[in-house]
Amino acid sequence: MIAKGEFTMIRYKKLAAAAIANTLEGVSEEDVFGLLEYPPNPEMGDLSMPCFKLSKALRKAPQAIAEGLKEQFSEDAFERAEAVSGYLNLFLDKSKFAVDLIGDILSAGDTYGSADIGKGQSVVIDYSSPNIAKPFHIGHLRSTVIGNALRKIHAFLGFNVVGVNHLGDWGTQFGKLIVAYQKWGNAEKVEAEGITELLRLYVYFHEQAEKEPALEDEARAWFTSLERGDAEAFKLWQWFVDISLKEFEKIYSLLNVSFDAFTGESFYMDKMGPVIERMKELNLLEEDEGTMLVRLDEFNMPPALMLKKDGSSLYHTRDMAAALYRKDTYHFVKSLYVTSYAQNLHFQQLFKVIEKMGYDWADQLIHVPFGQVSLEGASLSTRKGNVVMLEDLLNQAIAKTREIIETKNANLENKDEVARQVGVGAIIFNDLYSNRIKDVVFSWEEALNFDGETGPYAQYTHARACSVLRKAGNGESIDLPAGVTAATLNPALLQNPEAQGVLSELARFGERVEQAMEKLEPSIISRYVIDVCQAFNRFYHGCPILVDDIELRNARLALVKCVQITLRNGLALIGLETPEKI
RNA sequence: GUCCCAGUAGCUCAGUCGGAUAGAGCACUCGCCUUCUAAGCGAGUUGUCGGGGGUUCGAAUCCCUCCUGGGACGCCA
Repeated sequence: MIAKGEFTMIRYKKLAAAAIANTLEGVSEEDVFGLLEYPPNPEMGDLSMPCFKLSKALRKAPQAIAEGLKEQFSEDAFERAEAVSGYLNLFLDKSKFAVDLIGDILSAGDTYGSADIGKGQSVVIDYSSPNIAKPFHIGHLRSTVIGNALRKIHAFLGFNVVGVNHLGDWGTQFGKLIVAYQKWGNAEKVEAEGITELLRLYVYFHEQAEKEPALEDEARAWFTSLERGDAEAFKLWQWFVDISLKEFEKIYSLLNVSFDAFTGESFYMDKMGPVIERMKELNLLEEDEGTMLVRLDEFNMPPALMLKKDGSSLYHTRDMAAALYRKDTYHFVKSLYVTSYAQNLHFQQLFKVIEKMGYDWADQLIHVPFGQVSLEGASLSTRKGNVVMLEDLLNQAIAKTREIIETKNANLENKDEVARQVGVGAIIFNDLYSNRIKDVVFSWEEALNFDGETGPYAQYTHARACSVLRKAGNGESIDLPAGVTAATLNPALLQNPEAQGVLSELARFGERVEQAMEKLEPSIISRYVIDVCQAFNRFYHGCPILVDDIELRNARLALVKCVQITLRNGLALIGLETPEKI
C-alpha cells in the first residue's frame, strides 16, 4: 500500500537521490533530491541532475562528475544513466514505473493526488464577499472562483477548511436604502425585482440627495437607529439582506460554490469595542485631527485609521475584529484574504497592526491578491452601467453550449444539466487560467471561446475518455472491465512515445497540487489539466484503444482510466464538474 | 511626490530552486472523420524575453538603473 501523499514519482526520485548520494562524499540524499529536475524532453531521460553546483566542492569539472556518477550509478528502478554536458540523465525502468503508477492511480481513485500534509490544521479562506443590495457582476467572479479553488485544494491536502463569505452587509448605505425605500419604493416591486429594484432606489437616492442634501442626514439618522437596534430599521435591513442573499445563492448554486460561514461585517458590530479597548491599553492608538489611528512609520507605511472623527468604525476596525474572532474560533494555521490587489496596502497595514498588538500569529495572515477586471479597458462601474452581470454571462455561456450540443450530440439525455456544467465550466476555467495577479480585460469573444486551452476542451477530453471506457464495458459503466488491473497488464505495451507522454504527465499531479497550495495559485492546476489533456489526445489519436488484441486493449484501457481519474480530480480542484457524456 | 505590482511571438499567456535548442493556445495556411466523441489531432510561420549595466560556469528568472502601463497612499471597502 502506498502512503497517502507518497506519489510514485516522489518514490522514484528518492531512490535516485539515494543511489547518487551513496557514491558522493559529503553530499546528502536531501541535497541530491533538491537538485533533481525533469529534463525538457524525453530523449534526455526522465530525471536529471545538473552537476554544476557540485563542481566547486568536488573540484572537478561538471562533465567529469556526471561521467563518474554514470559509471557508479546502480538502482534497479532505472534502466540506465547517461552523462551529457554536465548533466546526469536517468532513464526509468519504464515497465516497472508504469505498473507502479497505474497501480497507484487505480487504487487511489478519487483520492489520487491528495495528501494528508494538512491533517489536524485549519485554514480560513475569506472569498467572494459581495456587497448586499448591489448586483453580482463579473468583477466579483474572480474572488469567488479563486477562493473556491483554494478551498478545494487545501481540503484535498487534508486541511480542515473554513470558507467565509464576508458579506458587505453594514454601513451608511443601508440608511440611504431605508430612506429611499420609504419615500419611493414599494414592497411588491422589491419582492418581484430584488436587487435590481434595490439598486434603482439606491441610485435614485443619490440623484435626489444632490438637490436635497437633508436626505443625507436622514440616511445617517436611520443608520444610527439601525446600529442602536431600532426594530423597524432592523426589520428592513434584514429584508434587504435576505433578498440579496437569495439572488447570490442562485449564482453560487450555478457556480457550484459554497461556504461554511456567512459572517459579514454586521457580525462584528459588537466585537470591535473590545479590540479598540485593547489597542488603547497597549498605547497603540494616537489621536490625530479628531481621529484615532495607529502609526506604522517604522514599516515605511502610512498610518492605519481605526476610528473616524465621529467615533464610528472603519473597515480596518472591522477586519481587526474579524481576524481576532477567526483566530479564537477556528485556531487557523493560515487565514487567507482573497481580494483585488487594490487592497494590498490595507492588508499589509492590518497585518502589521495585529503584529504590533503582540499576536505572534500575525504572520499566518495572508493576502491573496488578484488582478482587476475591466470592460473594454474602462473600469467596471455599476452606476455608470459599465458592467456585465455574472448571471447574464453564465446564461449566455450555457445557451451557447446548448446550441453546440444540439448540433453535435442531439441525442444526449440531460442536455440542460450538461449545458450548465460546461457553460459554467468555460467561464470558471477562463478566470483561473492565467496567474491570478494578471489584469483581465473582459471580452465576450474570449469568455465564450470553447477551443484550445479552455474548460470545455478539458471536459470534452474527460468525456471522451469516459466514452471509450463505456464502450469497452457494458455500455454504461466507466469502470474498467473485470480483470483489468495494474498487476495483470503488460507494461511493455505502453512504451510508445504517446503512452509514455501520458504517464509522465499523470505522475506529476501530486507535486502540482502541492505547488498550487504553496503558491496559492489555482492556475497551476488549470495548466496541468491542459497538459494532461494534450498528452491524452495525442495518445488517443495515435493509438487505437479498442483493438482486438486483448492484452494491448487492456493495457491502453488502464491508461485511459488513469487519465479519466486524474482529469476528474484535477478539474474538481478548480471547481469544474465532469459530465461523463457531453 | 512616495510605495507596490506588471512588461516574453500579431493577440492572450506558461516558463519549476538561476540550468540543456525560450514553450502553449488564439489567429492564419494546409492535411486528417467507412476505427473508440473533429469542442479533436498533425504540419507550417512568428521572439532586441521593455532598454542599459552588473553578479554567475550559466540569467526571461537574482541585483542596480531607466522607460512604459496599472494600483495604493487618513475619515468608502
